Amino acid sequence: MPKMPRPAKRRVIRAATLADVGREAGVSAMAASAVLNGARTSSRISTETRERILAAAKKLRYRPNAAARALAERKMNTLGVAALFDESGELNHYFLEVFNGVIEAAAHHNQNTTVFTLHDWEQDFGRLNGFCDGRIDGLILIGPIISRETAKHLPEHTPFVALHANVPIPGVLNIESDEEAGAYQIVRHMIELGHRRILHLAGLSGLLGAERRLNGYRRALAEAGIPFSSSLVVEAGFGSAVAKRAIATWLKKNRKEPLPDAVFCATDLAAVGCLEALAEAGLRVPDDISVTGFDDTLAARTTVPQLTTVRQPLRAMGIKAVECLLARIQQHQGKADHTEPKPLVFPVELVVRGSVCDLRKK
Amino acid sequence: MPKMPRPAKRRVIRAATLADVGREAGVSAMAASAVLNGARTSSRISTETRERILAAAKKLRYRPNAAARALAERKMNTLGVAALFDESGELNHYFLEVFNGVIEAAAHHNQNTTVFTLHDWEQDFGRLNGFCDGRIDGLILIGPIISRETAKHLPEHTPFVALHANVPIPGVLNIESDEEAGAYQIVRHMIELGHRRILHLAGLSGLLGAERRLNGYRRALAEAGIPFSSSLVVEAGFGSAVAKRAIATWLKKNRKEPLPDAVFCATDLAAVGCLEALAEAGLRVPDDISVTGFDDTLAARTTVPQLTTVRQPLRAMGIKAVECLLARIQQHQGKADHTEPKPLVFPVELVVRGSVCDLRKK
DNA sequence: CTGAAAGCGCTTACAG
DNA sequence: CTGAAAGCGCTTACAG
Repeated sequence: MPKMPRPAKRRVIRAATLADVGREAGVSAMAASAVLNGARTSSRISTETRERILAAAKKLRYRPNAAARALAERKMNTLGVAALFDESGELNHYFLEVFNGVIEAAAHHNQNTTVFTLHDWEQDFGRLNGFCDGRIDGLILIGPIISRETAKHLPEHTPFVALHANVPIPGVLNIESDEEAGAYQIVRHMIELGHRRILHLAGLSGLLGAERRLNGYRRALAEAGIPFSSSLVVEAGFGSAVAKRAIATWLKKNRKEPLPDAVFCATDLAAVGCLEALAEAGLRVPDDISVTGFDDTLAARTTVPQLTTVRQPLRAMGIKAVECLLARIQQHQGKADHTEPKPLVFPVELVVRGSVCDLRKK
Repeated sequence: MPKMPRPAKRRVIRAATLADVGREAGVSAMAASAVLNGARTSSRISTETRERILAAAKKLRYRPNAAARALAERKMNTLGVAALFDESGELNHYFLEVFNGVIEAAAHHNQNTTVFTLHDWEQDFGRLNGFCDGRIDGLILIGPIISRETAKHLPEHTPFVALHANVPIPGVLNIESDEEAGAYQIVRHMIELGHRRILHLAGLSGLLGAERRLNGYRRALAEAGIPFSSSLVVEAGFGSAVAKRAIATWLKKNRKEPLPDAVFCATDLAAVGCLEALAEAGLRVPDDISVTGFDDTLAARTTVPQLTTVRQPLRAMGIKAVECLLARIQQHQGKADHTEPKPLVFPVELVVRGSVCDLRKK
């Protein structure tokens, strides 16, 4: 029985390779590689040959195969970004701003960016290991919240950089911002406008960022001679839903007490939740009570009134994260002398908008 | 002269390979591959050997090398996402919701996701070609706005899927939503609450989404016997800044005219801009004038009052985009019979919140 | 049930 | 100035 002609299955239009280009131009694949990709050795090719190779590549619509190159170079040219994504999209405002910077810087350095989403840092941390299988050259942790114990079990072979980590991670650079100063400034701003009874809608204690905000708040109070009262600190979190609930509860409980002059919220999102709770309680902002945020994300501008807040240079921090990671990757691949990195602290800035009332005028 | 010992430069801790695992377990690399990665042929390995291989892999902390696998399989297992990112972060609300779905579905199918950002569709479209060099298996275009002419020059060799494309792209599946019905519903809702003079803050004409909203608006008006007036349609765009300016200008120009009962905005973001302009004009929402959004992004919940809007299942659409793309990739790699895809239309839903006044009670 | 071989498309020494 | 060879780590036929 004659052999049946194999049906042409898997009829894929094969993309041109370096060998194809070389053949077309009458040179070796290596020569083609030199002019098309390798910047370093390309000078060795004569102008005439280079032209021919370029023409052939164009004619064949040659595109380098990223996987092959990655394999040969032992480098994927892609950076991973790990962040928390929750269903409600709550934390994404923050992420988005940082991510913008990351994307921009990565593209600038010809790196791809791939995103890994976690639903719970502590729980999903194991999964990070799976990402570090050579598909990325390094990983940026955005706002990781992990215990010191878990921090010890970071994947090896893969350089890390963290941004706003809640706790120093051994051997990992942490990119931070001066949240203490930010909190101090915004609280002082309120005090200067005549506010004295200032509620702090705080983040979870134990988190670096939350602690720093609290410290700044206390420093501003102390400086103005206003006694600190722990009953004016409500621990909620960074999201809007918890913040809303916390404020509503506090208002109900302290119905007999005088209303605070203002609420200093730990994030813009928390301020949004606060705004909602206040609105539902029939309170006007800033006429009846002032509210401030923290971060200066998009949320700060889409509320009415817009939030007086503390601007964190999130985008710039994202850019910096990429640059530091790239440096780490290089030192990881070259000589291994890795010095323990010191945290990098970005300055913050007070942004005055309409959510704080000037009590001196009253 | 005796050969000098080569200095140990590039002292990189090499990750374990399949060969290492095989050696450790006393089997071939192929056997290791079969049990560690290949699901199909793994059944051929005896349980005893399998155990040994698994143990060896664990001991050596083996992780498959993604690049090598990609090269061998001619498949990167990564999906590209192209979207517009502007400095202001305006459009990112929309992107974020879709992206959430994409990320989730991609992870579910063991695909990586890499993000390509554009600043201008028409201008940066050429760059898309560069992305399609084998580093991704397929590409999702989120909200592309391109001319029919440009659409013809899509990169070949790479399957595409579009979401909310402004124009049908030949050979590319478009995932859409029933914006006409959404617009119709929300306008009808306002009419039922007693509104008659309804301003439409529209998107740019020529965009499919903008046209559909306008059509729905007109249909609801027509059905209620309210004459359509082109002077009540203000073409702005989908962002908040342009919307704010457009409304402010309109109010100034039409100072002598009676105030509209309501403003039907083409997006939540536009509604935010509208809210700001209205607030600055001393108008209260919804007491003096009602406002509605479209999309039901986070912005709709962070305004005061919260926006009555039309929910688009953006997350679900993102998930669908991944599934369709994966199917396209498979058919691209297998038999090439590619049928011209029909657009996929998702239903939308009216979401009632506090930004529309019930005029019947007045 | 298991292994030796070839190949994916590129780059990097090494020769000429 | 240019080319032949080896190798990156995996998978997929093909033998046994």
